[in-house]
Amino acid sequence: MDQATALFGEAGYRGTSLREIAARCGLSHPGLLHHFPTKESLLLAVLEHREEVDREGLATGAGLLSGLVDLVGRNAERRGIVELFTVLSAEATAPDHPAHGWFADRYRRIVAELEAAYAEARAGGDLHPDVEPATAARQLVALMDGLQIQWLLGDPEIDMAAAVAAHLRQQGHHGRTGPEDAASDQG
Amino acid sequence: MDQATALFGEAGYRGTSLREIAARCGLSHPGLLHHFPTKESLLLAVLEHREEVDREGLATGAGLLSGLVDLVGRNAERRGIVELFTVLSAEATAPDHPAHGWFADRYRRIVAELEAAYAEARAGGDLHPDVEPATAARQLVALMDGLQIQWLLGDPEIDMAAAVAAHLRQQGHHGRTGPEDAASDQG
DNA sequence: GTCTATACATCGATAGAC
DNA sequence: GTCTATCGATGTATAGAC
Repeated sequence: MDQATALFGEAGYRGTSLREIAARCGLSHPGLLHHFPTKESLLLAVLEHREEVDREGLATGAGLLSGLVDLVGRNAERRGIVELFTVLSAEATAPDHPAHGWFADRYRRIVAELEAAYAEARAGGDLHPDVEPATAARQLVALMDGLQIQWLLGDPEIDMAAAVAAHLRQQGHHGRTGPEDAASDQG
Repeated sequence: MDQATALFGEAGYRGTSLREIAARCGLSHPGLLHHFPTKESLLLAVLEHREEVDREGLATGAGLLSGLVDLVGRNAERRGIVELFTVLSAEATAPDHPAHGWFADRYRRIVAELEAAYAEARAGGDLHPDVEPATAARQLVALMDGLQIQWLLGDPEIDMAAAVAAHLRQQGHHGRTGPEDAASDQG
């Protein structure tokens, strides 16, 4: 699955062959198909596994916003993972793609979680009052996705985490739980 | 080239065959290869053509920022074009992709133009002073790209233009040339 | 300028031996 | 559980007739 992750990220699902994945694992492609009956099942297994790993240790609620900055920072040292999700989410845009439903569900869930996080932050006074949680959630997801394209495409030195942090700061989010206990959190 | 545009957008470069493009044009695939000697040449011709069409009529300087909101709004009615650039820019992330250099150059140029536009807006007082033009340029490009993924993937009803406009507003950009003549522009 | 025919590689998946 | 061998489909590209 590690090899499949790397290859799906480099060449996409359609551009990767079972033979090449199998070769990197030191077996033949029927050998690979013994463990994953179809290419599609391998793809979904890879996606599920990566999603599970990425989500563990990620904060919920208002802390999710700051937690994402850390996640973006970690991703900047794992090009393969960024490639996987960037290339496949675009490829899965086609309605008949094997992972279309999976990505559609994933985005719905992430946007909903972020909307809740923004709403919680705003209620705690840690957000400009005129920032709409629903809009901000979509904007934040979009910003992260788009930065990954630029990062992968030409300029690995751009600081994705800093750009996301700057965006949150501009929305009036400072990572505190609220103005009333800012002193203790900053200390 | 219209058919190639649609198919490259739906299935990507690797997922599209010359036979299918040719079939939609009512000719055989050698007939198509008579006009474009290789598949790669067809891809680059499609990209150049679309880029040329998209850029005509687009403002320069500080007006570019507001002009992009209109462009995003127009794109919301041309799914094929959005698919083309979203799918191919992610696919071209791979360093050995035929369009990798083309997209890398395109992003460099767009980010540079936007940085100049932001700098001009800030100099005219139409931007929060603490918005860095270089960072803001990358953020704006990323936001537009990311919104397209969400729009394509599951929710064609999200208003990309409104989200971009909200982002610019939050940066303190109001589409005027400067505070001194706001009254005349708003009238 | 467009066709038929074809060369040659590679794809996902299956059959069956071990 | 892994292999060799193979199927049928499809890929880009070329040759040569018209």
